[in-house]
Amino acid sequence: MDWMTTIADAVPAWDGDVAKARALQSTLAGQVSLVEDFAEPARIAGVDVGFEEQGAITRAAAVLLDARSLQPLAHALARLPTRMPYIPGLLSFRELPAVLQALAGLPEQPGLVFVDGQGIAHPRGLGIAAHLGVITGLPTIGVAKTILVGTHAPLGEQRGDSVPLLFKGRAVGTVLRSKPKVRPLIVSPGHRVSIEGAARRVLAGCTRYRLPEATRWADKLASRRG
DNA sequence: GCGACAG
DNA sequence: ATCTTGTCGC
Repeated sequence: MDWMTTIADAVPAWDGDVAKARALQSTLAGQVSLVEDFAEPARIAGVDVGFEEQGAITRAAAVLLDARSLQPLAHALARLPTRMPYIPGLLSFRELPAVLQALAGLPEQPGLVFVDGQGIAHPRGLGIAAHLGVITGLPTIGVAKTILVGTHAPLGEQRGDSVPLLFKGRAVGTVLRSKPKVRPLIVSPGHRVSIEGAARRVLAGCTRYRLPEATRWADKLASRRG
């Protein structure tokens, strides 16, 4: 993969320098695009991370699905020694190395990737989904189960109901009810996807469960339950 | 200074 | 995220 050569710069080995990592995020955030410049993909993917050996091993899963049927076609796993602790706001530095390796293991690259976590709904505009998008150049969408930053108005009860997620006076994502009577999903671009497009695609990617099929499969495989 | 804080 | 059984509610 051509983007493999850029990983060292965009996801440097952890050296404990939080300020430096944050500065890099701010720089990369400037490369995020919310413009949808791609054709509707035939293949999508879901990626997620789990841990083994009490956290010593980071295990990433990437699942390729048919965009229309949402049926899984293939998957790849990657296991790497965990190199840094979980630090709110710096999740991507901890998980992306393994995610990139899993993604590279798929038989073909997807036209869109669903990532477990925030996209631009992040303190510096570069959650793990946006970071992955900038590194790979692939369209990505962040699908989180809880809010990292931002506030929102009360949400309706029906499937598809949504309200903007606001942060520092501007919309950075969507709080989306993917299914009646369940906690809403926190959806945000990503890369090469608009706020509206991200929410629309996530809703289309959810069938009978709260989470998108792509995310469910990736989660299952990363947590070694699949 | 005091909380909040994706996975 | 992970440690972990049964249990309350739709």
